[in-house]
Amino acid sequence: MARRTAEEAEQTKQAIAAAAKQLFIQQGYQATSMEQIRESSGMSKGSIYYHFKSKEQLFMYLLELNMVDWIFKCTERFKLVSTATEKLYAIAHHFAHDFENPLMQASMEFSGTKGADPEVIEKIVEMSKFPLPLILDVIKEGIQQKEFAEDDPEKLALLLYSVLGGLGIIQFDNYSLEELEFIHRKAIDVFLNGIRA
Amino acid sequence: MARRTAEEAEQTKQAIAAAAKQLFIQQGYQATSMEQIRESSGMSKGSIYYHFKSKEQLFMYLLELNMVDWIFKCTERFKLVSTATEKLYAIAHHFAHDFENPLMQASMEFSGTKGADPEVIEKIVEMSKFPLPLILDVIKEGIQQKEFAEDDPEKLALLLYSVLGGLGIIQFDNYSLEELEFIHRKAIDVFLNGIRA
DNA sequence: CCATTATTAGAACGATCGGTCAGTATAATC
DNA sequence: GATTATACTGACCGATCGTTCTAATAATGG
Repeated sequence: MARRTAEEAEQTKQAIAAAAKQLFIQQGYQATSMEQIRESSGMSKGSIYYHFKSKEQLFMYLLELNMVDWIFKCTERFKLVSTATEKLYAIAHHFAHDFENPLMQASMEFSGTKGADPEVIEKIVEMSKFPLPLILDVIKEGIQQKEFAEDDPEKLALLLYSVLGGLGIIQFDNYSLEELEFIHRKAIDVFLNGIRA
Repeated sequence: MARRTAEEAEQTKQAIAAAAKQLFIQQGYQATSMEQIRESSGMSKGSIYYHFKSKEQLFMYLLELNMVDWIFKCTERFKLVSTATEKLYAIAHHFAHDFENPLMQASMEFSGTKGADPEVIEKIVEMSKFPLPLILDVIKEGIQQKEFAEDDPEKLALLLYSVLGGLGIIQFDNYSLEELEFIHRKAIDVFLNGIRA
């Protein structure tokens, strides 16, 4: 079997991408082999390399997809609320719920890969910070609206990003989703309390 | 050349450990090869495997050493201050300054390693949380001394641990040590402000 | 001073890695 | 219906992985 329709080919590509994504999230970048992706996706080695020119590029593809999806969902949520405070809770909720986000972990690990294209590394490092501008905007808005006390928005944004990122990275094997979400809300509670006007 | 004195042998072991530590921190666990450790330490493959029975065990050895050192330094600092608030600043300072701590990153990545001994994985996951009890104690003390508002100490400890861990993990390529320390202090400021009695 | 043992060196191992390639089959094009 | 471009297969590649093994040598105990 070969030469599917363009539509079917796209399905193949997405099957590979989906399998790869799951494995990268579960095991990290380096621990995931192309052989595993082949097995999990049910496609052949050749097919993978037909759609993606390298493991690096496959990973990049996933990161980009993940990023635009994340930002889209977040801005959608923003439309439902009005205050900066509510927006921060929305972001936290997003961090807690988004299973897809753990790609962040994999992308931090990626930097260490030997022989990796420096250009790709820099691009990935840059991309892993994508939620920062969003957070920054909300904090600026909060300060302007007098919801939050006057302070350096850049530093506060970095702080909140670290909290949420840290919460996502720390191993929570024995926590339920509810507890997890609770902790994320708690994080915002404390943070808000700390910067309130 | 072979058969050094016991003292010289220990030096060899420590040279290997030191080289490995640096590489694990810089590149992560999987990206660091035994060949690199051999080259960097200047010792031979045989020598490495004489002192450490596997890459896993070498990594474990470093983690344990790092942990006791961290705790020791921290409790030493605690003796110089009195309030829980001051202790939190001390912990933050420790997180910011301790270059050695980035082993945490490597230990989180380790979990994904294929074929890794599950027993070792669990042990490492457990070990990576070592600062938690310390933080928990301080927070309990702070609540008891009425420095902090009444709250669930477990959750607050997890929160602070995530903040500091997150700050340590996020890529700060373009930040100086001073800025880094500043941000860590700022984190405690906001956190303290958020939980103050 | 001899036998033993601790410590090193480095060649070699099988396994697995990411990646390539010649070949095939079919949809699309004309 | 012949031709061409596309989608895919699976065997295969050299490199590198963690690890093992044998041999050499120097310190140690008798």
